[in-house]
Amino acid sequence: MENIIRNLIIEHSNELFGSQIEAKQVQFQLTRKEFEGDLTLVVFPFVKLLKTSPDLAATKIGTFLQEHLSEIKSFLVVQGFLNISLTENYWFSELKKIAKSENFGYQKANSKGTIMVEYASPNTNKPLHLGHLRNVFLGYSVAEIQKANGYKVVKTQIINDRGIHICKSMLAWERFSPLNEKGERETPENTGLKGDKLVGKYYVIFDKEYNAEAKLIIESWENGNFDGFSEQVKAEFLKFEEAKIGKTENAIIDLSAKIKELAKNQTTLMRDANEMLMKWEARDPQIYLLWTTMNSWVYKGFDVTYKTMGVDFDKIYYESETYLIGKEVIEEGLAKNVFFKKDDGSVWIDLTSDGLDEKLLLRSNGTAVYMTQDVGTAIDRFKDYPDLEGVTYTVGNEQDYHFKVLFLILKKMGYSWAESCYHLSYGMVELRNDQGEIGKMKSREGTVVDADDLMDEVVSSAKKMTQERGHLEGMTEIEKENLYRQIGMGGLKYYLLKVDPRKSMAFNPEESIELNGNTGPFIQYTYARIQSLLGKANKIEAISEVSINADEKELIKLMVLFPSILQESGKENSPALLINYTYDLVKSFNQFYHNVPVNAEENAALRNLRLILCDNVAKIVKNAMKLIGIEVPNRM
RNA sequence: GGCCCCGUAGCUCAGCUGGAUAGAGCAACUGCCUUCUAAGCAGUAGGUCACACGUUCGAAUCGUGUCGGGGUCACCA
Repeated sequence: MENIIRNLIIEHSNELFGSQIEAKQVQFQLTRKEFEGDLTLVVFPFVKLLKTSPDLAATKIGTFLQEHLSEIKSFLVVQGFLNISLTENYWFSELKKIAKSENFGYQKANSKGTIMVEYASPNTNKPLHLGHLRNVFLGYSVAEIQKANGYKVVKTQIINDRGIHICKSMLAWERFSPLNEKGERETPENTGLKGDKLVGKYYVIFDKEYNAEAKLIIESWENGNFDGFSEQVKAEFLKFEEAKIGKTENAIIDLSAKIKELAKNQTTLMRDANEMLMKWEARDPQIYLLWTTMNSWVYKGFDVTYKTMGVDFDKIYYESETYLIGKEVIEEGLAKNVFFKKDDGSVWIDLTSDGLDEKLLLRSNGTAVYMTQDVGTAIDRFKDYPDLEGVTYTVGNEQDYHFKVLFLILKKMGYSWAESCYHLSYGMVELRNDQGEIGKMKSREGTVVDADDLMDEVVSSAKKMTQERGHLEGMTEIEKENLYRQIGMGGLKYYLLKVDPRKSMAFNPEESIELNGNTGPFIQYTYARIQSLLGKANKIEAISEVSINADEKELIKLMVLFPSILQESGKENSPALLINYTYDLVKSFNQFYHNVPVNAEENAALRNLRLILCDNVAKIVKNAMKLIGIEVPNRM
């Protein structure tokens, strides 16, 4: 409707204003609830052209529009705002359009090009935690939203399965795992532990053991004992110690950290881990077998978690397979002089002319760094999917700089598709402690919220609360368990996705399981109420003309907005827009539900219209929540 | 320190391509279940939109500066 009016005004702008106007000068907003009207035209931009008062200008435009458009019932001018009321026929025709389409607001599937959405991409040494939940739910939802907007979407993740950190857990497992009575080391099978948890456990053990070893080394250095260490190490240590003299407390802490770093690199554990990495790169069969085995444990564990999360992937990339591509490309770039080599053999790119720094691409020993593999992975992806129109990387905002550099490198390498790469940069999840203070999650301080544990908790909390107040008569145990899961997971997803993804957010455990107010269960509850209502109703007939009240019109108005909200949330990569919209719709529905009878309405035509409203609100709620990854139950 | 992001009610967040009296939820207080699920609805109270200046008919929204918070500046990933 806005467009029809806008075009009409532009078409007749000479006649109305005596000059040609642009589309953006014609601004609309929904009429605020306290005024009568449906649509509001802001007339201030035209006041100057007409050289008259805002009210007179508005009246002139209003009169003109009413003469030309039959959909306009009336208009009112308030303080320079032209409030337009549309006819009931117009609203009925809109409702009919909504009712006709099963997936109202969705674009035709695969009508647009292919895009790739990367999310999750965990480190194989650490079980998934709260931060991953935001990442995974966000990435999944964005992928689903893009699908609904007509794109063909490839959901992907890159698995960080290579490098020194992997060797750390492998080494710790070989060295520190106790043997059982059969002489076997710990496995997921003989311990019952989830594979990712078991491997994560050994990563922590490595960290502990090698910190302990480093501490002993520092002690012996401090006592002047450098037996077994090179002159170079000794010199470095003494240099740091000397630098401490007369420095501020902070500088001393800094220097101590450097000493610790030096000592860590001298530990036998670190040396052995490095040796293992070399063997891995040389495809040593024994190491490779161990690597494959332990990785398979991790993947099995992650799969369980992803299943609980309700997410999936179409294609998985492994750094162990793409880092070599990256290395080749770096060589290529070196030949093309995009990169340069320093005396020690390390390869860099100079981005100072772009306002950035120099960035390392290959270590002096020729091994790949993070950036190397990301370059390789990107290229691999566009090779696998030649018609790819874009890649969205769902990665936390602490890596903003990394992606800026990555895309710039790809561009400088001459890949035209570099422009279509997009970093969906989301904010941190901060944790609330008992005092209400906000803190960061740190694995070393034990403040990490494990993803599996958290999901278990929200589901069991949903179970408890649903048993207290739910309507569960006649449901089987399986149905009940499924309901608890839907409510618990729905609440968690809603809680993590309702805020703008770009902003950092506070995680409050109590709020995340809340059932009242702006929560997932509130949406689900409303949906269940509608289903209950529809279940008791007669068959729905075609719409016949009746007079509608403000509550009913409000619902149609909100439903009409859904397609543009869906597009916007796709454009912005923001599930939050969809959630906030659904909340508004549901809130309005509950007012409607409270204010007017549906099945008890005696006028058959009106009852039928209200049923149509209920049915379509439910349809939109269900379709919107599906894109968030939230299921809506028929009963709760 | 350089660069990036953020600052709206006690708390968590909407609103930001400039538009009417800045909105929700939670927490507090009040009402409403002999009509369709009270996980609901209605109401009271709560604001110098961090601060200052500027642009404009009009600024929470745009610009500049200040203050406060976070991130990042690794031969880690």
